[in-house]
Amino acid sequence: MATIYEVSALAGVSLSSVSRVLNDHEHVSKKTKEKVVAAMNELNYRPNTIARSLASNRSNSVGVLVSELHGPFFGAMLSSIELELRKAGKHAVITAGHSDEESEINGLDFLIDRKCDALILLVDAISDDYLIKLSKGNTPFVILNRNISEISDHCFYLDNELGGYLAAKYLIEQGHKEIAYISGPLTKQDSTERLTGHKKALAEANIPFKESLLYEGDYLTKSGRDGINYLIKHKSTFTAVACSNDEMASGAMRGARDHKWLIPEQCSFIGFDNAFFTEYLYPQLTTINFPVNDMAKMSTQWILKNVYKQKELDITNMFIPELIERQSVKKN
Amino acid sequence: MATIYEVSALAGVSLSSVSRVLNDHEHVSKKTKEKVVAAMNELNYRPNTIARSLASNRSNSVGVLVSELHGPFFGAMLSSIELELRKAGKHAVITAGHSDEESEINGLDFLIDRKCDALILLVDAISDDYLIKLSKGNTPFVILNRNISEISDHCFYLDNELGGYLAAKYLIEQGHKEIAYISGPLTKQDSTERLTGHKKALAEANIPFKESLLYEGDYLTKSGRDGINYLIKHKSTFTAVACSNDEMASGAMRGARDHKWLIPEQCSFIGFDNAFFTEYLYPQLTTINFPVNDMAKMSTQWILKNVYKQKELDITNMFIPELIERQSVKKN
DNA sequence: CAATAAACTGGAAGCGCTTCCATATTGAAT
DNA sequence: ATTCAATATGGAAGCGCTTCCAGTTTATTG
Repeated sequence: MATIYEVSALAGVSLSSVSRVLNDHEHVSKKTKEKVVAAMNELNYRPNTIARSLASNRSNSVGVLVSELHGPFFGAMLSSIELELRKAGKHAVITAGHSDEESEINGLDFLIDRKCDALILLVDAISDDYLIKLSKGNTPFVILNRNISEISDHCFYLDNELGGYLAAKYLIEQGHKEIAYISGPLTKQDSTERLTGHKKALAEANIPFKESLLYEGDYLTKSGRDGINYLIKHKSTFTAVACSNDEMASGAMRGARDHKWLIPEQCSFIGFDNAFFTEYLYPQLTTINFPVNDMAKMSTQWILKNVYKQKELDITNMFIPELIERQSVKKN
Repeated sequence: MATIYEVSALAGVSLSSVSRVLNDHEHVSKKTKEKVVAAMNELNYRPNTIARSLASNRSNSVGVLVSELHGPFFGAMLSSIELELRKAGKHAVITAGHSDEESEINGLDFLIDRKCDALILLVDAISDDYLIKLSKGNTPFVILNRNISEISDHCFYLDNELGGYLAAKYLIEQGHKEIAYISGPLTKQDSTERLTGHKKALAEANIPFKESLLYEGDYLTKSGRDGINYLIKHKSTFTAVACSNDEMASGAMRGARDHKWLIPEQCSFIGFDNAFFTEYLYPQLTTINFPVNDMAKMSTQWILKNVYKQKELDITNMFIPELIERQSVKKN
């Protein structure tokens, strides 16, 4: 592997000059630039990124830390982020935190130690305090799908309460009064906010919220099915079930079908997120849209603007959910 | 940020000694080790990984390059790989290639330049020749879901032909004779192999393969739906459709349902991969299992064994698909 | 054409660590 | 005690680059 030194020798210039053309500095004459470029090509020179990072404390890469690497939500988010960064000539370094505080901090340290220029965090186990402290460090970052008021200008999040509200309101408008709710882990901010919105819509319609119609799931498909089984086993009556994400909704439908229920004739279902697969379920799932793409784009643009000084644009931190009406809800 | 230098000063030993305890070298007395550790704690010392990489040409991380970051197949693979590496105390650096040769090579260079100790490649646009040449370089790597005979001991792949064969055979056993096939891109190895297996099963049963029953999709859900529409529009008759992956099968079912077909009464469907969601489709999708987890594990173990000398174990390169019988296929 | 500013170039230090080599210390064996 | 190997430690070079500073060249102006 050729080094900058060999390039400088071949081109007949100094190390500094080679470095300057490498970094597109001003104040390099056209002539030396040409000589250097020619030498680089001849030697098939490739800069050593590690050495550059050590000397400059930069890396031209942004670290992305997610709870999980699989699942439609994380997949879509990762894809969008990576694409947006790639367009801007930056590299994404992705790693996973597994919703476990130690692992998440470990992943965070890894990315910081690798001198990522900035971080995008989609994690839920690390505490607010830790992140607030982190914001005083040297590595700039944004937080996705979470709002920490002390550093809310670094946060990009959905109006989850509105989402939960819209879903419940829609069911109510369709004539449902007995509405079961399968939530995500109630330790997570998004879960509780969605549930709050749900309750708010019920209250507005003077429908009491019944604890017996609530099942706390874990956002995974299986827990939707478990939820339905739980509700049925406890002899709850309901004509619709609202789920805190699409995967649980799909699991819930599967569970209902195991009991020979007709969907949506005997029971309506509504999801949350508008994951790509919802359109391919049967019946097609009515759900709440989570503008994953927009959020991914906005967060990378924040970084391009604030860290790389590339763009000048307006930043929106909160995103608005919307109802996507399909076929899993019936008038009651 | 404290450096090794400050640690050595505080501990009253040399730089080399600090480095030795940092790297768990032999020949360090218990006493100096204790002094150094104490100093590190007191200074809250964190090694600079970049500097270590530069000096040692190692990074304690393995690069993972995938075609896409989303979708159940890639998601599951990434998750398993990351988990396996994490268990072994190694870090995964993930990046995407988007099935585009330039992007893939770009990602590859990125990972190599970052001095990853090894690479895991799940890509399809980079040519065999390029990878063969790469195998003569300094960065060891494995290739997933692809078999290049010149370097087949670096390759981990499914017996795709057997998979295609098993699916078709099962349909035939259930009495189907007119079987449509929705394939992946026929430029991709796995697609053509699966199709070959399909044809083989037909031939064994003396059923002629009809070009008119073949639709070339792209592995995405939508193309399954497009495939069904295409087949219907061209007035093909068939009682079953085999798909080259589960997403297209799900799209195909959706398409069939748009035409008011009953599934599986009027038409049977079989998928490929056994993605997690197939169990939650309605009807539950009969499919071919792709042991994603096993493959991910095996490939990381190859690295642990050959690069990090951690494990000593037998390596299997080819994995065997299996039929998963569920409810989307009916006796004909 | 001199004076001055602007553009360009080279030298050298330094980023934080690893690793080789040489020297010093220890302990076991004679 | 003496010798020799094994073990432990320090010094210093070097990984490949960036960046500051000082010095040199070129262009600009009156």
